[in-house]
Amino acid sequence: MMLSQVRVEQSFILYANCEVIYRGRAASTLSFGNYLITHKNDGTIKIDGGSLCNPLNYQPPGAILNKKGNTLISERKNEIIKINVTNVHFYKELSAWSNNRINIVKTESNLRDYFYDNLSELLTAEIVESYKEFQTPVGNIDILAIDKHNNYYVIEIKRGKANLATCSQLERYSNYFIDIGKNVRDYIVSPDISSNARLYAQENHQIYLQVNHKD
Amino acid sequence: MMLSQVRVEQSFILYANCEVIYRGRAASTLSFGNYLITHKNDGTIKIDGGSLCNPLNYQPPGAILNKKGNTLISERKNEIIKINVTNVHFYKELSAWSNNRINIVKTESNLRDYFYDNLSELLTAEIVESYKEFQTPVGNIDILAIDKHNNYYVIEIKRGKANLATCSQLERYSNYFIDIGKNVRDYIVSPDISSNARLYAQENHQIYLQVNHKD
DNA sequence: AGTTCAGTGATGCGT
DNA sequence: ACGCATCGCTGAACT
Repeated sequence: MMLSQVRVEQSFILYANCEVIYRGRAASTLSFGNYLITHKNDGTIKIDGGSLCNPLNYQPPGAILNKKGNTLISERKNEIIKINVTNVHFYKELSAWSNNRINIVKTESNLRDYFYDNLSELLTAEIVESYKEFQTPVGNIDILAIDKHNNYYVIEIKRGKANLATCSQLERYSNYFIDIGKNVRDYIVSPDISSNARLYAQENHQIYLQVNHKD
Repeated sequence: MMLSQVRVEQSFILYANCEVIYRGRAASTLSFGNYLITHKNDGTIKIDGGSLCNPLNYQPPGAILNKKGNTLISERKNEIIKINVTNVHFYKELSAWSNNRINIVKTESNLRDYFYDNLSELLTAEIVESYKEFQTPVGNIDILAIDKHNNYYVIEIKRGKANLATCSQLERYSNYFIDIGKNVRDYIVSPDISSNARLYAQENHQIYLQVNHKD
């Protein structure tokens, strides 16, 4: 006997006993239990357990959902999720779901702009040239500044705590200018820095400037 | 008149017209609309819009939820979310929500283990000593191997596409051994690599090995 | 508690 | 489409 597949585009929430099988870039299985399934009409589907913020399984926007008997199948490129439902506790379709964007402030770009607008003061140097998001073959530098003695200030900004990866990133940018014969001064600018990163910065002539977000 | 606060520990889903204000590491506002609110009894709360995978606002486990009139307030450390509800479309408490863990395969550690188990063959070298997650002050190296001529193979594994950050990470580990006088050979091992990273690797004597996950 | 790094990262912005 | 960087990243493992 052949079960027919039915395309599901409707947004809904479903609380059900089910198991979930995922195959794609990775692969996973989730054994039977009561989970919350959320489907949005952009194709997003999420399977949430009773704890933790992240879903246990999901598909991002663009996935196609089909129903085949008691099985929900979400497919996207080479990724597939199968949800075998044994008991529906609860099902509700959602209409008029809003798509408003959220407005976030105090991001890294806010901090970068603040620092850029107060460069000479914060670096205690006479800056004659400066750039935001300066492009190089090894990545974009948050702020590049040049003083009247032609010293290059390579500045990496982090909104949160700077770490070893931050130091390495700065080093990559810095080496690019050293290789073309410039005098370089390296700066890490953030509200905080990890102890290992602080040590690494000291040993590699990177200057750490602690700054807070302006309210 | 004083509204009393009532602690809410129950897991629930709520579909409602509301606005959301967040203050904490960053700050955000979300204007009135219909959103899905999910609360778990570990304190997790999520506000989902009608599209995209990630919630518009959230609190991770450990947050405390209180109800004060028509406002839900979730607090955690220095983070606070206020949800002003004007119209409840739908409310349902969830009981017996499962906490099963998911089992994922084809992770980076799977790839690392596969590579580690076939080191001599894959490096075409006579390896006499090898380590997984070798600890250094500048981070843990995925695989460190030493051949009979005392050459150090510093190997960085990525389950997905390697990028410039991967190269810098490898360079940081590599420099640690160079600084203590070792002969070092740098390897990036992944299923794919970005064009910039490939270029950077070539110019910095990093060897790229393309490997796929074993099924 | 702090630090590191992986992630089916997702998401946005650039080319 | 690819490349790249951010994220209130989250979550896990280890010190």
